[in-house]
Amino acid sequence: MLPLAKGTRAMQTQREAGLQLFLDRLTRRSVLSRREREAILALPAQPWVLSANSDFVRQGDRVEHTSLIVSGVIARSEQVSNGSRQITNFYVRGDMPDLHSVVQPTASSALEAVSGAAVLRVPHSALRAAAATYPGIAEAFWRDCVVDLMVHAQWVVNVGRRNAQSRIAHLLCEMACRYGARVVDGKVTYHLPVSQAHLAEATGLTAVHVNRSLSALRKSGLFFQGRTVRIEDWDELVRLAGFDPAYLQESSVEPVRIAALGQAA
Amino acid sequence: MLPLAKGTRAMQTQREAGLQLFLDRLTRRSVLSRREREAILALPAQPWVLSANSDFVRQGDRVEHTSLIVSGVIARSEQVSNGSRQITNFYVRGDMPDLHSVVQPTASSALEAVSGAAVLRVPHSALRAAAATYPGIAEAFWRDCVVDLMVHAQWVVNVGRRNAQSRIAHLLCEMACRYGARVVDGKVTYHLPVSQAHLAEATGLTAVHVNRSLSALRKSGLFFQGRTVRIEDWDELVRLAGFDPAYLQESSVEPVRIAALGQAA
DNA sequence: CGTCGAATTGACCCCTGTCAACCAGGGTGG
DNA sequence: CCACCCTGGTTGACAGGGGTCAATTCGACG
Repeated sequence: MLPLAKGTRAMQTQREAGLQLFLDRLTRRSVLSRREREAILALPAQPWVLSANSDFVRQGDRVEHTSLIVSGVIARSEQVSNGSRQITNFYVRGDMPDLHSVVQPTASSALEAVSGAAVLRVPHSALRAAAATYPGIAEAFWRDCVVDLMVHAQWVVNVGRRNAQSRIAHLLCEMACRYGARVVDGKVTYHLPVSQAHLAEATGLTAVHVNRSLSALRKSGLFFQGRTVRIEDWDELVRLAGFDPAYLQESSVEPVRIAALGQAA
Repeated sequence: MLPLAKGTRAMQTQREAGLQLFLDRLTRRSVLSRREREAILALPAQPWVLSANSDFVRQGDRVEHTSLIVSGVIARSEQVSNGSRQITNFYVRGDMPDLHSVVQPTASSALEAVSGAAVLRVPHSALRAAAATYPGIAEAFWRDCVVDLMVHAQWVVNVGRRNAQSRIAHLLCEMACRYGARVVDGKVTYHLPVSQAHLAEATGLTAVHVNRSLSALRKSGLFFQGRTVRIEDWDELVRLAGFDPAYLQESSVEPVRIAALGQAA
């Protein structure tokens, strides 16, 4: 967990690429004016490298920065009194796992880099200034948190009502969509740098049972080996998982915009 | 599910009381100026009565109103392909279960009145106008959705990692807090108009097992009979549930406000 | 080649689900 | 006033999905 050297050219391009990922994510669901888009890309952002399995936000911390993921996977997790942990959501490149802290700075869950990860730290002050100046940005942030909410709701359903195989299948379908993986000829492949133990923490199962379920799923054409997910028959897996991507809100049915467009400050 | 007659005095007082509940909820976590508070109380709101077990928002609906709960309990629920259902959250008086729809109108989960309920329907247009005029209101709405998110995260933990008794205990602790029930001499009592079957759908258990777990919990001083929750030993139940109310964000550690105060439009 | 984390496998059993019957209360209609 | 039903709560018997514990293998890396 260390900041990169400042002012290098590599750092500049990483910052630009990261902010562009974030902007892409926002504009996938929200309408932003040109000046608002520029304001997002102009956010200050400090590159930061997180080592695997490091908690970088702890439950109860009062944070002053958000973290924009450039690469790697970050998990929101919570400790339970009996010693076990539950992962509440995974976040991938372009996501800002703690965007909500802008408005509610006391972290109610921990954030952990499950793989090594590269993030950009963006100070709350800058995000707040952007939100205060451009109502459209505040709205986009709000909407982003709402999508996060809907994903969490689906996770409740997943751990609450599905059996082990379907849970894992559902999770891997969701991550495929969130990575923007493409279905080619009914097959999908993507990289998910997560251990089986993490999969277990995310699905409310034990690592042992995840292992067994994965080998059972292999018969249905789902492979998870070497941190790579390979799906031989996407439609079949979707059926098995009971997966309906609607909650990800990525199908753009004429996006809503509250804030007036045009004469932003 | 029917609107009340218009223009009666009873309707007026119900509207005022309901909006006041909503305002109370918002100001519990957000700072609002006098004009913003007035704007909330001036929202148009149509009283509506929901009969028990009626879905009034269906998955995939594109909604144009939000529902502010005046009395009763409303559940956010989702259907699973194998036929069972999972309740993702309960909402009580003062809550607006679908506030997020202001910014994301396609419902990704259904809303159901689990008891008979009285709500106020507030049109999106009015909420959007208020949010656009007063950035502080938009921010309060955003923050409200964030709290909803944190509650959902806790529910993932609950169904994912706790055993049956702890799950039920945790749920009943949470609802006690959200109802604002008071702990008197270590004891708490409140009314929760929910059947054991609903409890089961909310905890990822079956109705039969909820029944058995409830009778086991009786030995620990937790009683749920006739839709009334009676807790003989709050601290003991909190311990058993592993309950930490921090995620409800009700302890006001100097609330954050982004929008400038004072010269609102 | 040794080490450490992750994946894998086996044996065992307990928590929870399933199925089914039965009971209690309240509303409804005769 | 009682028969009827319907919903919700209660109980029993049984089974199965997933947890637990522990040992073994695999693979990356120094």
